[in-house]
Parts: sequence; structure tokens; C-alpha cells
Amino acid sequence: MSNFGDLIRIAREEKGLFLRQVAAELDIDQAIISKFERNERKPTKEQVLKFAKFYKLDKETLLVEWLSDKVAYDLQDENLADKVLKAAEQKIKYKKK
Amino acid sequence: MSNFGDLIRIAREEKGLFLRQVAAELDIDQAIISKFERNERKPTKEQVLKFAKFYKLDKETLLVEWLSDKVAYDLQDENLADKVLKAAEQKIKYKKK
DNA sequence: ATTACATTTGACCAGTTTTGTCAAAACACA
DNA sequence: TGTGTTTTGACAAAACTGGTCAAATGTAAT
Repeated sequence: MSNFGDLIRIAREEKGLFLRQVAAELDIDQAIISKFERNERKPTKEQVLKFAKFYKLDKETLLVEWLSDKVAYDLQDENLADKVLKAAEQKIKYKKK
Repeated sequence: MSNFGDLIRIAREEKGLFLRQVAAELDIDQAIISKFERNERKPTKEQVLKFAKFYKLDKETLLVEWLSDKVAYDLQDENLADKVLKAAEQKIKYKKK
């Protein structure tokens, strides 16, 4: 199962870059990027988009990864997760109409 | 489409109680309960359980309502909502293994 | 073992968001 | 108008986020 951190770590390694370099490019502290890559901290939406652009990753893919990490985290110790997701789906559909 | 606020407002009205009374019982400011009922503020999990107990509502039902409100709110302006929910579902399943 | 460099960790601060408290305003209705 | 209920908004306290930095740890070569 993939997650946001893995995606950006793999992208960085494929390009052979150091945290220091990415940090300089994106103007984000390297300690924070390290934490993002290990899923210890969640980036802001802005930051997600910065990563997508810099690593030339599909924006939507990265956003979905990021948001779903967050949702899964919120529901992690809820055995009601299935019901919650179904209910949320209905609510979102309803709002759209 | 139901939501947390409606459920507790209906429960209160069915029992013919005033906000003041519920506030005293649950030790929650009545202004806050008014906001919960109008979905203007989100309660904590503790508070959700207090309501379930006091109104004798099914705990699970109320928790699902509350959590799904939250998830739907988080995804409200994301047109990726469907994809996000599916991805989150996978992640939760995966974690359970 | 020491050096050189990369990554991770943790303490700290600042800014934001959330939560609770309260009183005044708005509402309902006899 | 008078009485009681609900809603609103301003405010403060508490909790949470996000960023900065330096020290600690890890890694590989010499």
C-alpha cells in the first residue's frame, strides 16, 4: 500500500537528490521533508503541489495520496470505518447536487 | 441526508427538553449545544458519547454520523473525493491486516 | 578510529485553530 | 409588554500545526 511519504522519497531517490538540495529548491526545511518522507508529518496542500511540480509527478495522484492518508489516519482506530466512508460518500454526493 | 445536529435536536425535542436542561445534565454550555444542533460546531468524541448516552441513541449510529460529517467536510471542495474515499478504504483495510 | 557528509530526532517558538464562557440580541408567544 | 428560549458574537484559554535549528545518529570511505 502506497502513501505520500513513499512517493516523494522514491521520486527523490530516482533523481539522485539529497534532502538538502530539495529543501533549497522548494524552500522547505530539510528536517521537515525528512518527516514528510517518513509520514511523520503531513504537508500542506501547497507543499503537496510543490512536490508534484518539482518531481514532475501527477498532481492528482499526489493529492489523492495525501488526502487519503489523512482520512485513513482520522479513522484508524475506528472499527466503524466502513460505515463512515459510505456515509461520507453519500453526504458528498448530496452536497454536490 | 441526516447529520449529527439533526439527530440530537430531534432527540431533544422528542423528549421535550430545553437546551438549558440538557446543558445542565451534560455539563456543556447551552450555547455550544445550540451550535452543535445547527452543525455550526463539531463536538468532541467524548461529547458525542455523552449525547448518545443521555438521549439513549445508538452509540455507533451517532459516531458514524459525526465522523462522516467530518470526513465530508474535509473533502467538500475536492473534486477528487471519490478517488480519495476509495484509496482511504484500501489503506484502512491494509492496516487492519 | 576518524573524517565527511546525509539523515533523523527533539526541543523550542510562533501562529492558527479549536473549545469553552458569558452576556447581549433575537425570537416566540401569551 | 413580559417571560422564557434560542442564537449570536466577542473574548480568552487550551490544543494543535508548522517552521527553525542544532545535536544526535547513521553510513561509507580512508
